[in-house]
Amino acid sequence: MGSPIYLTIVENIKTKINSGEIKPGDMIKSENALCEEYDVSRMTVRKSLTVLASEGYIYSVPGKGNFVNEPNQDKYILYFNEMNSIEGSIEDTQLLDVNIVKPTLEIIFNLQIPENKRVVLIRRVFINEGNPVAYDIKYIPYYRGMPIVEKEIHYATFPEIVSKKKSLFAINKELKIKVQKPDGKLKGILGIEDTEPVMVIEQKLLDEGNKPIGWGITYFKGDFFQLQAVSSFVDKSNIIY
Amino acid sequence: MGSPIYLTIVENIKTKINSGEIKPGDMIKSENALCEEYDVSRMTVRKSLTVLASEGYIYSVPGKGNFVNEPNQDKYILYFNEMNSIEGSIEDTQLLDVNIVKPTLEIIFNLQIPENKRVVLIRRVFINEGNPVAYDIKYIPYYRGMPIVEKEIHYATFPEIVSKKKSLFAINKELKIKVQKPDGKLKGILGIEDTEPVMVIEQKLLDEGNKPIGWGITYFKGDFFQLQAVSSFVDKSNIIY
DNA sequence: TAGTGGTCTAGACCACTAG
DNA sequence: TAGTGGTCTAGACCACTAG
Repeated sequence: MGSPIYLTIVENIKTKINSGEIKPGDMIKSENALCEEYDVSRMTVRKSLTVLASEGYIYSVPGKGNFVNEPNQDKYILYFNEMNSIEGSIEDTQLLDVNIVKPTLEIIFNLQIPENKRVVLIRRVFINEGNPVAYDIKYIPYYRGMPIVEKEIHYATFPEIVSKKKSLFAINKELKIKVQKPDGKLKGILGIEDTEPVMVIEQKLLDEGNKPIGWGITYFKGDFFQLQAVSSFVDKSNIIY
Repeated sequence: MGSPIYLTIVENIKTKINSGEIKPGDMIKSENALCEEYDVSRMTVRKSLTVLASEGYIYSVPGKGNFVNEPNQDKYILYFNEMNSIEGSIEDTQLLDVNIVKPTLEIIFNLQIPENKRVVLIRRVFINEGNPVAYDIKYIPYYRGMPIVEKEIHYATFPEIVSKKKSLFAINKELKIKVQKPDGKLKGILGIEDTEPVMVIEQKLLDEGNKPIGWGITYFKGDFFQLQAVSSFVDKSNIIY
C-alpha cells in the first residue's frame, strides 16, 4: 500500500539533487543521520542509497561518506542490430557466399589471429522492397570441423552467428560508426552513385577474455539508415516487473 | 579479506548462466534454497540477486521466483558530445550568430511550441587544424529577459547551454544519427564537394516532463567523424570506487 | 578516537501465486 | 494452503578516514 519508505527517501534525495540544493561533489547526510531523519533502520537507508548509486546519482567512499556524482552528460543508450536498425526493416537477405579464406593484414589485426589461421568469410546483401540496401561482410576465425550451416547464417545477426555454442551473455561487442563515399564495388552492389553516402558500421565481438571472435562490416545505403540513442542516466531498461 | 559472500554467490550464478547450465526463461533456485545452499541469511542472498538483476542477468516475479533474463543483444553504450566525438578534437569554434527568430514548422514540431513563440537560434562552426569540420545549429525556446551570453555559448555543448539554470541530472536527451549528401549551403560552409558525405546528428533535450527544451543539428564532415559504442550488458560505468 | 560506509544475521509481516 | 519474493528491523563486527 503506497510506495515503500526506501523509495520515498530515494525521491527526496533525487529532488534535492535535481533542484541543485545539493550539488555534484557534495557529501550527503550520513547513513546514520538519514536513519534518524526518516526514523528507519540503517538497512532501509542503505537500500535507498543503493538505488541512487545504481542510477548514477551518488557514489560512496568508504570511511568518508556518500557523494553526489557528476552527471554523465555524454552517455547514451543505443540499440543496434544490423537486421532492423534501418528505416523500414530488412525484408530479405541474399547470401552471396560463405568461404574459408586466408586473412588479410586487416583481418589478422582485427581478429588477433596468427597469419596462417584461416577465417570464415560470409557475405550477404540485405533487401528492402526488392532493392539492395546494405552489404554485409563477416569474418570468423575458422577451426577444423566447424559446422557452417548456410540456413542458419542466412537470416542471423552477427551475435547469433557467433554464439551458436556460447551463451550470448558472455559476448562483448564493439561498434564503430562512420560514413564514406561508395567505391566501385559498393556502387555496383547497392546500385548507387558517387554522391550517395554510405553508412559504415563495424562490429567486433569478443569473448569473456576480450579475445576477438568475430569482426564484420555492414555498408548501409545512406538514405535507408538512421540510428537513435537516448540518454541513459536513469537506465531502468533491465527492470521488467 | 577475500571477496564477500554475496559476490561469491553472484559469480557462481553468473557462471551457471554463462555456461548455459541455466538458460533464459529458467527459474533459478528460490531465495530460501540459496540461503540453505550457502548457509547465509536471506538478506545476503537478496543482495546477490539485486546485483544480478542490476546487471541484467535475472529478473524477479513476486510470488513466483527469480528468472534468467534474455540477453539484450542489441543494447550498446554510446558516448557522444558534439565537441569531442570526432577524430582529433575540436580546436576552436566560430560563433556565426545568435538570433531571436520566428520558428519554422519543423522547429515548432520539434520544440512543441506555439507558432507565435520566438526561439533563440545559435549557429556555430567547429574548427580543426584551421579548417571547418562541422556546422552546428541549435534552437532554444525564447522567453523574455532570457540572458544570452555569447561568451558562454561559444565553447559550450548543447546540454551545457540549456542547463545554465537547471541541473543536468534533470535533462533527458535523444540523438538521431544519419547521413546525407551536402546541399549548397553545407558545401560552402564546410568547403566540401558533392561526393563528400556528411554525418548528421540531431539532438533533442527534454526536461523532467519530457517537454522539449532544446533542439539542434550538427553536420560533420564525414572524414572527420567516427562514433564508438560498446555492449552494455554489464554496465559498471557508474561504479567509481 | 569517533565517525563512516560494507557486510551479515535472524528474525518479522506482507502481497502474491498456484495448486 | 504452502511457497515465493518485497519490505523492514535492531542489532553485530569490520576496515577505513581523519583529526
